[in-house]
Amino acid sequence: MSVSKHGVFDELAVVGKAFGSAKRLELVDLLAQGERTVEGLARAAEMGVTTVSAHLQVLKLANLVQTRRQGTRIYYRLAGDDVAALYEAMLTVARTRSADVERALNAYLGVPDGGEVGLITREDLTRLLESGDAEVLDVRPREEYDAGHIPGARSLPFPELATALDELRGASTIVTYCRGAYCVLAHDAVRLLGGEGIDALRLEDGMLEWRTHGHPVEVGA
Amino acid sequence: MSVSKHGVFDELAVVGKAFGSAKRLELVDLLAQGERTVEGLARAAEMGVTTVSAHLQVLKLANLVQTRRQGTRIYYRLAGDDVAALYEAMLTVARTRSADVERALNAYLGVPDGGEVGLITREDLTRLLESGDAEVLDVRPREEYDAGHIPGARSLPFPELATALDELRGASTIVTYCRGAYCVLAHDAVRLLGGEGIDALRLEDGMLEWRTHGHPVEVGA
DNA sequence: CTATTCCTCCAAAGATCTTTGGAGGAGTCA
DNA sequence: TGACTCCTCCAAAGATCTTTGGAGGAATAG
Repeated sequence: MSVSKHGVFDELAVVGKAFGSAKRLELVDLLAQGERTVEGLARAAEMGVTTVSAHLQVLKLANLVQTRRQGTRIYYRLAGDDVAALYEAMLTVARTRSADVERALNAYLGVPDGGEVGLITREDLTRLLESGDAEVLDVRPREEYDAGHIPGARSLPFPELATALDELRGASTIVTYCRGAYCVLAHDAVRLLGGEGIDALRLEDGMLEWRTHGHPVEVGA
Repeated sequence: MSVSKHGVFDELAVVGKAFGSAKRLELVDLLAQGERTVEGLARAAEMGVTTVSAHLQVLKLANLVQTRRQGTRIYYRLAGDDVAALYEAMLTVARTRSADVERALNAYLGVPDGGEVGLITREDLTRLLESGDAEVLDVRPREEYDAGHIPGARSLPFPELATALDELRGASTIVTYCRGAYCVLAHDAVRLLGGEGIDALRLEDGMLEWRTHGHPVEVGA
C-alpha cells in the first residue's frame, strides 16, 4: 500500500482529527490571524478556559501550534504557514463540495444573490500599493492588526469605521480587507461605506491567503 | 468572528472529521489512484466490507467521494482533484510538522540516512516524454494503471519487474513512479533495478501529485 | 514569602464514533 | 421467478472524545 501500515496513517490521522472539531477549527481560524493567549482565545470564541486549553493540547500534540511564554501568559500561534495553507485548503474543499457550506457562508456574509461587485485581487492590490495611490483599510480588531498586516495598511477596526467617514470621503481608491475570504468584517465595511456614498473595493480574500501566498507582512502598530 | 457561528464551523468539521480516521485516510489514499468497488477497497485495505461501507458513507456525507453503479457493483471515486489536493496538503503538513511521520515514512520507504539520489521532477519528466527518449514504468497494480496513468508510461507492476530485467537493460533512461511521494513501490523498484546493475530514476512524487498539478492523464489499458 | 494570575493536568460524566453480525434492497442471470 | 452477488442499513457493544470542576504548577509583584 502506498503509505500503508507501520502506523503512518495513524500519525496522519492525528492531524486529521485535530481539524475534526468545530471548536478547534474556530481556534485555528483565530490563530491564523496571529498569536493569542489562552484567555484571549477563550474570550474571542466564547468557550471555557479549560475547554480551550484542552483543545490547544490536541493541536499541540499534532504539532500544528507552538507556544511562547511571556510572564504569566502563554501565547499560542500556528506552527507555520503550511498549517494556515491546510486550513485554507479545507475551506476551499468544503465550499466547493458542499452546497450547505456555500449557502451558510453567503447567508452569513450577506452576499447578494447576483454575486458580488467591487473585488480586487492580491496581485492588483500589490500593484496599487506600489503606485502609492490607495487607502488600504484593515478592519480587523487592532490586536490582529498588530500581530501582522499588509504593509501600508491602516488599522481601522470595523466598530470605529463610522467615526472616520469624513476623512475617507476624499480618498482616491479605498480597499478593505479582513481575516480571509470568509470574514464578514470587510463585507460589512464595504456595505457601510456604500450606504454613505463612498465607493470601496474589497480584497477578494484576506490576511490568511495573503500570508499563505507569501506576500510581505508587517508586524507591530 | 471571521467565519463564526451560524454552523459554518460545524459544516467544516464534517470534512475535518472525515479525514480524522486512519482507516478513512487509507481509503482516500487508495481512491486517489482511481475508482474502486467497495469490495476492492476492502480487499486492498484488509478491512471488513461493512466497515469499509460505513467509512465510505462518512466520506460521502462530507461530499468527498462520488459513486457510480455498474451492474451489481458500486464504484467509488474521489469527488474531485481538490480532494486529492487536500489529502496531499495534509501529508505535507504531517510530514513537516512531525518528526514521527517523517521517521515512519523514511523507515518504511527505505530511504538511506544520507538522503536519496536519482530523482526526477514532474517538469523534467514532461520534457523527457516529449523527447520520446524514456522508458517510463508504472509499477502500481494494473488495476490502478487502468484507472489512470501518465501518458506513454508502461504498466509493469512491481511483482512482475523481476521478469522484465533483460528487456530493460538496453533502455536509455528508465523512470519509475507509483502512487505518490510516499509510495514504496517505486522506491523498491529503483533498488531492485540498481541491484541488477540497471540505473533508474524515480519520479520525486507520483500519480497523486501528477493529477493534482494538472498534468495529462491517460485512462484504460 | 505570600498572594495573585494564567494556565495545565486530572478525573468522571456524558456524548459521539467505530466495528460487527445480521437483515434487507438492488441488480443480474438463467 | 428464484438464486445469487454486492452493497447498505440497523442495532448494540465497545472504544474514544469532549466538557467541566477542582487541584496544582509557573511566573510575578509586593
